[in-house]
Amino acid sequence: MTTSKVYIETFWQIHRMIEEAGLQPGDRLPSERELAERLQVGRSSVREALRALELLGLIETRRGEGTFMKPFGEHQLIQLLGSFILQGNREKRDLVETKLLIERTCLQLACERMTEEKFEHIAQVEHTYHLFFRRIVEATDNYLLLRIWLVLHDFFEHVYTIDVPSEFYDEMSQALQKKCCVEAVAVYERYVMQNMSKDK
Amino acid sequence: MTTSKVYIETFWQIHRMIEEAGLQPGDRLPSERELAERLQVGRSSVREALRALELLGLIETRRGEGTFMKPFGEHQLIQLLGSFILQGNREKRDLVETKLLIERTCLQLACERMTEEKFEHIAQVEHTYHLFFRRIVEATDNYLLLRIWLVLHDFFEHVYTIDVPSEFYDEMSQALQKKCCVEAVAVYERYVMQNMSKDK
DNA sequence: AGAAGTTAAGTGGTCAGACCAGTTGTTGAC
DNA sequence: GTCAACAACTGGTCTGACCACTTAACTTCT
Repeated sequence: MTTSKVYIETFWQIHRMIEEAGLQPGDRLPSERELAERLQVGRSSVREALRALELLGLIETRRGEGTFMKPFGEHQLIQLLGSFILQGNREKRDLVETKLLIERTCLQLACERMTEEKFEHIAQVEHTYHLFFRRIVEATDNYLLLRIWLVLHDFFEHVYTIDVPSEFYDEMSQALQKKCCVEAVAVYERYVMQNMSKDK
Repeated sequence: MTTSKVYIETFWQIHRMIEEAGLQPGDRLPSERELAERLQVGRSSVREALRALELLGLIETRRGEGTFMKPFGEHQLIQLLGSFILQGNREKRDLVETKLLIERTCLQLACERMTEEKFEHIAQVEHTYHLFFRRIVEATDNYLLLRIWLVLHDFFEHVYTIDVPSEFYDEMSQALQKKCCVEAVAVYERYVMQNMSKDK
């Protein structure tokens, strides 16, 4: 009756096992062979289940050492999805546009939530676009947005190089310190968005 | 030197194969045995790679029949991820916020690019949030944004139910027809954003 | 005793071969 | 022409073997 596939079943059993044992990031799972014996299935089925857990970013396997719980939030998902998405020129155009839109949104949000402490954090950082904007996105205090931005930026860097004048960092810092969202967005639009659209 | 794992390598090779052959939803992939021989790897490695593709929602396997391309957008992954990732409230909060921000951004963009034809497309559609907003996001003519939105929305639906009054659709349609971005955003903020933030 | 090198056991990674359980298309009897 | 039986595929699973790598225990030498 239950034509449920073994590796699916195994997937859930391992998942339950993790929960019940209360495994924390860094903890080690039983070896593949032990899991196979304990769950009364073949090792290949265990492996297919583990692949799924790995893809979900729940576990990490280290050859010769074992299988370990991974820290929360490092989802393979978005990375993988991303690599499927980007293929043709059409996609590159979309990538640029999406990145600009999301950065502007993050900037606005970050500006609203900017605290003195966070501002210091940004002001001190080396003036590279990646580091600078990362701090900004982090200031949104939204981890999911950060993940999405990281992926977009990562892909972006493989296609284009970003080059903004040092005035950008200065003026942006000023706007952020004043917590003036409108000005921050204006600076962004002037130095980044216009820059990108003319570079194509 | 390249200790790259075979099943990872195989994963990408199959992915490339799919692209180059231009396989469409419904099309059949070579059998596992044939893939193994053609790529010169063991069948188990092929299977682990296929598991990953399956989890990503790209393919579907039918016992006795074969492996087939799956229609776009049916991510197995999402449902699984939902049960894992969206456990903490922090993650849910981020999800809601991100979805709202991206929808607002899409709405603005779509409004700018709205054509009469596209508007008809939207106006005709059944008044469910998913279908209605999907058309809006499609009107941005940015496939990457659409992908991101689909993922977010899928997640979201597993956690919350969206319920907006029918006035929302009417007023939004009006704003879109007038191509008035400001009004469209205002309608969105009134009916959706405020709604979500009070629901917690 | 302490340090350095060696060995053995354990782990994930991979492969080959076997068998099961379904599907499909062919064949052949009626 | 129909329909049942069969053969040839497909994915699903298990087993056992080997490789590459890590760790820890065990020598051995100084």
